[in-house]
Amino acid sequence: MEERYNPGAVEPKWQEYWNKNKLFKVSEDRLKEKYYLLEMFPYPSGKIHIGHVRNYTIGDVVVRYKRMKGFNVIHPMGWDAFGMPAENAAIDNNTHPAAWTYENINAMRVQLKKMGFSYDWDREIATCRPEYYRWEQWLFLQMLEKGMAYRKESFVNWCEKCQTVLANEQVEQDKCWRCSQVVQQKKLWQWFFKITDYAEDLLVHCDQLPGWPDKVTVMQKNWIGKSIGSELKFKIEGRDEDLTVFTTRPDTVFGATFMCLAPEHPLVETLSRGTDQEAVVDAFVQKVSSQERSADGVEKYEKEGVFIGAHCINPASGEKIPIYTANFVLMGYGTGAIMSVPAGDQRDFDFARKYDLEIRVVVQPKGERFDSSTMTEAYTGSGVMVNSGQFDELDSKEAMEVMTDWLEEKGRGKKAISYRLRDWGISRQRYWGTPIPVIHCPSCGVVPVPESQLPIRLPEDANLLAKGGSPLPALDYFSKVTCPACGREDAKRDTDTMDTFVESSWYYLRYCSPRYDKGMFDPAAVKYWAPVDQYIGGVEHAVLHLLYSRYFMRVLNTLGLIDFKEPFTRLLTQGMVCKETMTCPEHGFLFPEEAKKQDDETLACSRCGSEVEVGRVIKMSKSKKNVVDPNELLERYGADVTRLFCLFAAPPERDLEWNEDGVEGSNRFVNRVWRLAIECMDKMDIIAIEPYKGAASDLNAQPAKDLYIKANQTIQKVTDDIDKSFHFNTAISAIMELVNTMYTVDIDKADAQMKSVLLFCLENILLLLSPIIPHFCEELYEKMGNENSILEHGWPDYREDSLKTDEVLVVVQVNGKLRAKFSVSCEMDEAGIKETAMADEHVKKYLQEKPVKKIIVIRKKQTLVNIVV
RNA sequence: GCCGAAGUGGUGGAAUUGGUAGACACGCACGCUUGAGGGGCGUGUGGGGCGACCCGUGGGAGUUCAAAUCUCCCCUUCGGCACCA
Repeated sequence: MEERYNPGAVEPKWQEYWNKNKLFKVSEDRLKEKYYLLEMFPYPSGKIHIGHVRNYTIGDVVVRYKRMKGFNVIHPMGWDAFGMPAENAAIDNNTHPAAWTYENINAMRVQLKKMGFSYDWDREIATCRPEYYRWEQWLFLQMLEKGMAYRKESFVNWCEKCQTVLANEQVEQDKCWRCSQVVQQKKLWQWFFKITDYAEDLLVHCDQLPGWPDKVTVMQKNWIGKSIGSELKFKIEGRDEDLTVFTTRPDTVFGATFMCLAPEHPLVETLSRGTDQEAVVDAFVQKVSSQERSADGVEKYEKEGVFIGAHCINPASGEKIPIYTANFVLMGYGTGAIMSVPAGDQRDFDFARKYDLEIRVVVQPKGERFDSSTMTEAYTGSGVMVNSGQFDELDSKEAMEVMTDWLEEKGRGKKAISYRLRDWGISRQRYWGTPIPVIHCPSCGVVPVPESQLPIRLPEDANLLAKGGSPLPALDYFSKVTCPACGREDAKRDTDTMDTFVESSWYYLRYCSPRYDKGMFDPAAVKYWAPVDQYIGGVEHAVLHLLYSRYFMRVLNTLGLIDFKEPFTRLLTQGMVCKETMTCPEHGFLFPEEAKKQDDETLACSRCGSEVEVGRVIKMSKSKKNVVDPNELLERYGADVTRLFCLFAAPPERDLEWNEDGVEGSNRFVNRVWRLAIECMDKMDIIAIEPYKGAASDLNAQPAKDLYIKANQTIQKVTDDIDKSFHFNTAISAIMELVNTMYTVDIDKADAQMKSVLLFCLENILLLLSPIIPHFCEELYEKMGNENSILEHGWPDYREDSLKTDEVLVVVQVNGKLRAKFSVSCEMDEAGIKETAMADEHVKKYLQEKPVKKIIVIRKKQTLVNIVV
């Protein structure tokens, strides 16, 4: 028999076996309980990296465990195949995004198969295939019809050189990530999904996702950003029009001494026109439009503004107050206008001081008196009302409600709720994405593409090299169309494509019936499989992908296509795999092999010799050159050791600083089990011996009893760790302990009972390890004379009556400090334990003559005596 | 600034319903095995002290017979949001 586990021979053998026998293929089966486990599908970048390996290994262990538990398990895999990297790679390598993408998919599929992941490959999908995206186009048309999708003009990040819109993530310090051109804000007509219609529902259900990590639901709540307050109407002087503001502090309305509008607010232009402020306002708006409005713009630009030449009337005090436009007011939040209460808001306070505007104290803490002329900062807390007419002396918290009611009676306000969440802009001026199925007709306007014309295929002969940006508008045969409504021949197809997050918002439903051609999915299949029971992926999608998916399920629910709203019952956010970066002052980021050891402390760049700076430990990223390619590990140790190592290194939710030092230990363990199994087979007639099945109490010798109990405890511990907490690292260490215990048994001297216990241990070790290192376990299981795959064996049970030893360790403390330990029969009562503890030589030494005040005996997980003197 | 998570040996990490701190590994040291070993086996390994013992879970207080675990304050790191009215 082989001395060592040989992954090079064993692993392909079993992968072929699983594949040939279609062991992971599933279909609906009413008689079995379903279990849908999904890992976030990868972008086909070309190679899997160690983060993927970790993610998919975690999922694969759970899936294999659930199968053994008897569930009908669906575990699909596919490709999030649209996106910008494919276009960039196509330009760089003079190829086509489709060719590049499919090549990568093929390469990555091979890698995943080599890892032994148990996917039902018959369900594989790629989002760039027309059979997939036609249903996305179909859904878009439904949403358009129901008013869930709409078009509006809005600002986007625009790179003039690349001729395209950039996502926020693609803007680095105001510059385009590809060409370093300064990014501009450009106003464009874009398609939006009305996700804000579901803001409240998405928010409320955050608290009804017990299977999700709190941090994710908290992030979603913050993202949705609900504020409760009031909408107040300020009459514009000299006009029959109101200026509406949103405020969370209606109690401070008497202190509103001026108004501020966002520079983009339509009233800025309207109200300033014809006044002597017109030129000043125009110049200011112009200037602000070139300022960066988000991210660190806050620090960069001082708060400033200009008077727009108009006034409005404070609905509470009746006073005339000036209207300003200011760079810190956001058009995208609330109404794009605020009432400024300098005494109660720091920004307003700064602004008032700068432009010498009135500061009027309206709320002050009980017993304190503020003087507006000497105040150095705003008071934002609650307190007692002043300078607020009939509301003086009222508690400011009560005043919120009372004053809103008062203003409502006067027709000047109402309670209101504002959300931070904005509608989802999905238009991308990119080529490699799903075409938006609408036509623009000079007579009819926006005309939906008739369903019969779907899919609108992405042209395959587009030349991306011609110029930056999307080639679609220039492709006449694609963009020039006849209007489906009126037949005009000069209509134009919408040449934008959808955000790739649209594809990933519903792909998990497609897996249920991936070849279905009568709709997005077969309703019966979705009814059986959906929702996803366990979803696994990186926390970087906590808001975007996970929120969009929740939104999409609500849309489908509203359209009557599904009967649930939440796509993922349980969510595991696995930690990132991180590594330090290396940078050379000359050459930027370096691969580890480009940095040579200079002396004990420092590294030098292999090209220029400059000292290499070892940077922070951060998430692996291709561009930072700190990614680890699992291929090397795979070739050296095989899939099973790689899997084992990833799981043993840390619990799944924890970030992991990559370090291969421990991999030898995993390899050692695998071979330790191998040798143990071989030794048992050599020295025992394992065909003749039956694994022990009885109770521990029926065993004669103590060592066999102890080992048997240990094995039962291990089964219990591993089951709990996999099932309840996904803590595979502790499950593995429990198995290691059992293996270590087995090594203490001398098989040559073992009696028949001990041999039968040993066989029980060995068999269960293989079963417990089989989700983790499946090839290895299949091989040994076969060697032990089994004809079926280990996959067909059920998950092992432990005996409740064989979890406890008859002796129990007693830990004795004196005044809370550990002083003695001894074992007693677990039959012994409390009095007996006390007595034995008091009689212990070691304990006596500490008691001496001191009077004993109290003795506490605990008999729970441990047996403990604490003697207080 | 706001929200959230986490701080335990030389390292990854155990122990979180308060109850033996450091399981299981890595590394290191010594020994055995072997012709040899990058293999295997064994012993040791938180710090201090010759020792009995003392000290130890980011720091400081507190609750308790008993605190890594609970409470309060502070520090550090990481993540998210960020002029949100």
